[in-house]
Amino acid sequence: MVKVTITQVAARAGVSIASASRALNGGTASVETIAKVRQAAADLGYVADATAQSLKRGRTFQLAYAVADIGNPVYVEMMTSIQEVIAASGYRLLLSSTGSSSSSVDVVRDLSRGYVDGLIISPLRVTEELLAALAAAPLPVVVLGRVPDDAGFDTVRADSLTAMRQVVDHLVEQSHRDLAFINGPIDTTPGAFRREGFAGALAAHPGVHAQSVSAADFTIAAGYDAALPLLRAADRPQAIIAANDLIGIGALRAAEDLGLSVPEDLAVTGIDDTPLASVVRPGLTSVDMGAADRGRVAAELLLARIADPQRAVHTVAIAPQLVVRGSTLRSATSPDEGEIVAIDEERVAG
Amino acid sequence: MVKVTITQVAARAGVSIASASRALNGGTASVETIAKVRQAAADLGYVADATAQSLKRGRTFQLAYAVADIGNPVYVEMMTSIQEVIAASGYRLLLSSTGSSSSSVDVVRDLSRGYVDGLIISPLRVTEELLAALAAAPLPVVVLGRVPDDAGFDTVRADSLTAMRQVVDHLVEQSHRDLAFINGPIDTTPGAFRREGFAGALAAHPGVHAQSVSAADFTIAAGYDAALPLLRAADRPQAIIAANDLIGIGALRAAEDLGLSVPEDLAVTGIDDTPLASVVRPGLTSVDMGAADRGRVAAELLLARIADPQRAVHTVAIAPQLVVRGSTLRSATSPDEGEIVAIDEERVAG
DNA sequence: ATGAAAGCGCTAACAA
DNA sequence: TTGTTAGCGCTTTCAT
Repeated sequence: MVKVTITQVAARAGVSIASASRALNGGTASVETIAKVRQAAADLGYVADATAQSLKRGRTFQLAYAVADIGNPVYVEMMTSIQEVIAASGYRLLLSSTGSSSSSVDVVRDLSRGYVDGLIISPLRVTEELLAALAAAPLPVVVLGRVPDDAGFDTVRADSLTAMRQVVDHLVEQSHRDLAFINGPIDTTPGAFRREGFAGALAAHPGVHAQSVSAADFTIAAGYDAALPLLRAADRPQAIIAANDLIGIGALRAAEDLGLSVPEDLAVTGIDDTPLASVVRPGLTSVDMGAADRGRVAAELLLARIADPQRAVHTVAIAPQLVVRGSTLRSATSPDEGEIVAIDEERVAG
Repeated sequence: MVKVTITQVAARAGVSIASASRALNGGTASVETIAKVRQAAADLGYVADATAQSLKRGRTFQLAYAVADIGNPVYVEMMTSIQEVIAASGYRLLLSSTGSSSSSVDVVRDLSRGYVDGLIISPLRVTEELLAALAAAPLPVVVLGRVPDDAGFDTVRADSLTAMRQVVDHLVEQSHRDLAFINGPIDTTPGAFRREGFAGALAAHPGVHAQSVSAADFTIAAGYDAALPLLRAADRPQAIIAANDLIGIGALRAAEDLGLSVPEDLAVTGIDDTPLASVVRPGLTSVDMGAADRGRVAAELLLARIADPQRAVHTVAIAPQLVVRGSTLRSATSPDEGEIVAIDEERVAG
């Protein structure tokens, strides 16, 4: 199939290319012209070249989603809902994996080449350098995660502090008084906030003893490696609080290998409520951080900002929802999916 | 940050825009000019506009991956390796989710608008209509999955026939003589070939009794629903062969709810060897269909075809590898990751 | 309502 | 080696 341009359509319809363009795009044109052009376009199988349109209109109708580890189910879930929202508005989704190879700063710089109209980014680490690159980027940016309040970006974030409080409260309610927190790397945004959340939650329960370690990564393998020494120690904790589901599953495996029963000998919790949490046995008590909603809201914020670059900066927090399963409760109950409570703070754009 | 064009760079360097372009792209230019232009570009923070380059060069350096259900871990795995391969060659990845909303035919038609240089598609159903649309598309296409031999596309496929033979042989070896196959929808490509594979595998074992049912979908829930009546029946099978891991996990859950022990009362197998298979307990015996390799090879084929549109059509089959786990074996062993055997058939392009 | 022509930002002939 | 110019395919003034 050979490339057919608007010039050929115009020629076949016997009109100028300007008229052809107007006829196809709903400009001023007589019904007669419209009919002729439509017919010619159909005959030739014409479809307008997206690149030429982009150059002329100054918009690509492409948006990028930048994420470090697309292997993590949480990010897949976000990506899926982002895709749904933007496709409905005629946008295409470009995946910018900021894998180990290139730094996210490079990715942001590359985005300045104008092939996308906006960016949604889930940074694992929010560095000054990244913030500077984002601020310098000549396109709308929505950050999925925590940034300083004065950064000036539309932001959607989970609420790690509340999430940690929910799991700690739940475990204390189950009479656990000796907790261990397996965090991910603390130089990451989730790591930092989950650590802060754990400390805060603990403060509300003076009688509770707790220790904290960091897994090398937010993965099953790293969770396993971190859990093993904890569970072998003489002062084995009664409950393990993992910074995410993958680490939590690693802890479940470690307990299994040591012959410990969950939840009888040990309670375990995760965070994210990924599909994995409901698939393992016992089911992993976790906190639904609203990944799908976060993705959806991020996409909506980006589209709104593109439509109106001057609008006020929005920060949306998605409320977490504890989901109790067998890993913390002998008679596991699965509460209904809780409704999402969104706190929408508006501030005037800097 | 305001948009800076090559014209401004040229002006600042005191040369023509042609010289600026040449200096930046490695054309003929004096060292002096190159230095001046580089400096000017750096001062201004110039980055070449990708859209204008695309229009001029006739290449976008974007490739699309079209897939129906990105929620399935198999497709995520493929996407990840595709992304890795093409990013190394300077290409960007566009995700074309052919969700329930739009038919894959519409997606292919949209791709003709010229915003990508090529397409990798994982069609769930290979219809005449789809093949016609793909053939008509004015861009290189690689199909992940089975297509008629004369379709003329570069193709990477798994080998469902061998995979089914591997699980059936394995179960028969374990002395199971009464099997049940839970397929996915048989009007899908995987469904059709796994059915064929099961029939073929069965033919090699005359004494074995078997029944087949179809789940409504390749999901855990559908697998559960399909397994329940099978396991409740008087002639309950000794082993369930699921068409993929998700269905297999649904079967595990059904067995659990009916108080059946796996593998003592019932053996279960999956296909795809997704991360889920090694996370459930007992571990799900499955077949590694080489998703990552299929994605990688597909990307390589596409890049090769873009580089040389006249090259011979390639069909690559990735050899499956049985991975035995606890769901079929009392003393589960985890064999090493098997090497990939690729059968590369070459035919002259039609 | 229509056509001629400019121009989005860039690269590549072609001349000089 | 460098500058001038055409043109990728399209949309959009500006005349008519």
